[in-house]
Amino acid sequence: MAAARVRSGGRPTLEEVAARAGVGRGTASRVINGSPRVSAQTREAVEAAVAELGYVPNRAARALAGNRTDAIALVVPESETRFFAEPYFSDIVRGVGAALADTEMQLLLTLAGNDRERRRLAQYLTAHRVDGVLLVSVHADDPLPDLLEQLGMPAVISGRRHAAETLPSVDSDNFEGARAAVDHFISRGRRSIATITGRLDVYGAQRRLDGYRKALAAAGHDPDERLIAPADFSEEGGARAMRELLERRPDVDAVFAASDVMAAGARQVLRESGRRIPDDVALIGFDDSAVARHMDPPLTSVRQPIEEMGRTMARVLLQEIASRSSGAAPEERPRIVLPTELVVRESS
Amino acid sequence: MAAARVRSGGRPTLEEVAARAGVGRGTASRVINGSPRVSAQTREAVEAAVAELGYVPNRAARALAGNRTDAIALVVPESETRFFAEPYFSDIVRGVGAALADTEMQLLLTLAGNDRERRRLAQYLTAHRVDGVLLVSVHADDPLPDLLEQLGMPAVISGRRHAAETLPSVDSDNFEGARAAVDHFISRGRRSIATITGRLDVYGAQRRLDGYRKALAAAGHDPDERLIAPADFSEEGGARAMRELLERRPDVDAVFAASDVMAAGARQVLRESGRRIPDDVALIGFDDSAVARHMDPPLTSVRQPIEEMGRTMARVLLQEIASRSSGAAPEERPRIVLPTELVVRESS
DNA sequence: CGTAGGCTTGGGAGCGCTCCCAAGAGTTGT
DNA sequence: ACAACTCTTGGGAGCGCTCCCAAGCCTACG
Repeated sequence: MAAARVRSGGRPTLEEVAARAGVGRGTASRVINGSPRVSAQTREAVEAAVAELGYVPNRAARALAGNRTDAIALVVPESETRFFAEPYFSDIVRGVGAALADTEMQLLLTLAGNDRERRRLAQYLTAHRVDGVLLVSVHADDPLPDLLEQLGMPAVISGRRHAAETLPSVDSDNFEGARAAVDHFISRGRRSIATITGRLDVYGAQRRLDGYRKALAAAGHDPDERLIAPADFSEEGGARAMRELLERRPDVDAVFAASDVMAAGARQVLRESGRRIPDDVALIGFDDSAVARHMDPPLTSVRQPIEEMGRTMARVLLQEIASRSSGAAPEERPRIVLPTELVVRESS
Repeated sequence: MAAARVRSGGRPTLEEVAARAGVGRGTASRVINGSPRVSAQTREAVEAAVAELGYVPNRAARALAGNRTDAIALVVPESETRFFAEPYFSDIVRGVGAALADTEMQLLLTLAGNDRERRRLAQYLTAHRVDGVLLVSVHADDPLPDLLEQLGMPAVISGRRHAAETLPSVDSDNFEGARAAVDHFISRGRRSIATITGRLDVYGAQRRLDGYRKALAAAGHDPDERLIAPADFSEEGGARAMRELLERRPDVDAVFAASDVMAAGARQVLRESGRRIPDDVALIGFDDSAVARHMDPPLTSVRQPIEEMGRTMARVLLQEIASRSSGAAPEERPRIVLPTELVVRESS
């Protein structure tokens, strides 16, 4: 009843664990943090005490004393969460969550609307001290990544802003995905293969276009810019692009859309023009989202391993944080590219 | 250069702000926390110092000293994040984020898979001290809500577990939504109106069924249990249920499915049976998800105000936390029901 | 047998903030 | 003119933990 008096209601503290185990506070701390400089016997005693007391370290105290937070932020551009409704958002979260599951790291969710808010966010992130940041859907002119880099805050970006991305990044192989789609068309004897692109200031969209071009060139098709219609990832944009395409090249017999949603728009226009899918025109999308599976006919689409991207991003960020705090050499920035996969359905 | 010496690289502390403003630490704290017991003049001085120094309070220190965290957790059953891929998940997050935007509250995202994990989570949540918890998609036998209640942790639940939900809850009007769907069928002259239900251990699914029954009864239709096919919210389940329905009542001319995904399954079966939608059989879903918009024909569906549910949940939780900490009377547990809306498209 | 060096260990010194007590300043009342 | 209050204000005492220094023990080597 003397030393380790249990305070009514409160959760046990390190001090109480130490007392119970008959060791000093420092030693108890060492055991809990897995330091090797503790004798096996002492370690056992402390672990027993932890178990008996149901001790769980107080995060705030840790953060304050240790000058870290054991938390990372996932920054989502609020303006696009709706766009993310398609599996993207939740799959990324799943992946990140899985990678963090047996870590002490917490995941903070931060929605930031416009650039102004994102700038404010940078201050916020450093002030409230997150250990690292996960960025998704970053546009080429977003100020946040550079801000974070200046602040020396570990960060990982999904996709990348441009070919010379300086931040560690995890991307899917947009180039190969597009190429696979076009190769598929070619192998099935399609001759006039068009593409509807996404916003080309998004690097991934550019890469999909590159893949399209490369595949056609490799097959000896003559490039024809009339077969390339720019759009903006929206359904309406996809429809508009499709109309242009039909006008310019009525003989088009295959369309690779850089997103499923745009493919949905294109499909609508093809229908209205009396063309059958895939008999008259074959169609392939990108993302392999719910839209693809439920389209009529079901849409062939390029699948991205989104959940795995989330998992990988988290892993890379943890490494980045660890190496940064251990003062290790600032090893080369990882730039990971995950494979995409063509999911063939009935539209092609 | 004397008193308020800026420590290289470090962010300013309260102490520094106080020094700069020529006041004591306590006074500076009062200003920052909006206490009224400060003279206008002093307040101004401190505010100026805060602005000049770009001071942002250290969260960890606050949490430690104040015994609170300024963070709430959103608990998502990991097993269902995929189910949430349809707008649900991201819309809830949007809503919650919006409600928290001009608060100091942070949003923590927690994925918990099975019951064991959820139990561990309860300990975790109290230990790491979150100020409150948002629960989504809770099943009738989930142990977490009761655990949280015992622990005295403020919590708000989306939907509810049963009619006598004890936790504050925010739900959409499943009953009226279903009724509106069926009324719509009736007003268009449909005679044999069937329903495909969700898992009936989910309260919302039960309520949709109740609404269906009530609408038919009100219109004087004789109840026929053969028109009710139970399923599980899955596409495959929806298809199976539709097959049963066709077998038992080949004359069915309208189907209300308790989710868009099940409606998609039903549509497939109807097609295969040679029935046209909506000519032979009208179809209505629930959720108004992307699936509904992209189905062929576009699916009439009952829309839930999911983003608003998120916003409301957050607001209710903040109130709950505030009233709890101010020791106010444990006012009645709010039980909010938000209206649903029938979005009519071409399938009905 | 003495001493240097390696392991463990205990516990002081903060981390930055909130709480709260007590002191100073200013008012009012008698 | 003095007591009794009220309003502000300063700053000590922690919150629970990590860091790190110094002390205690042992082993090994010259």
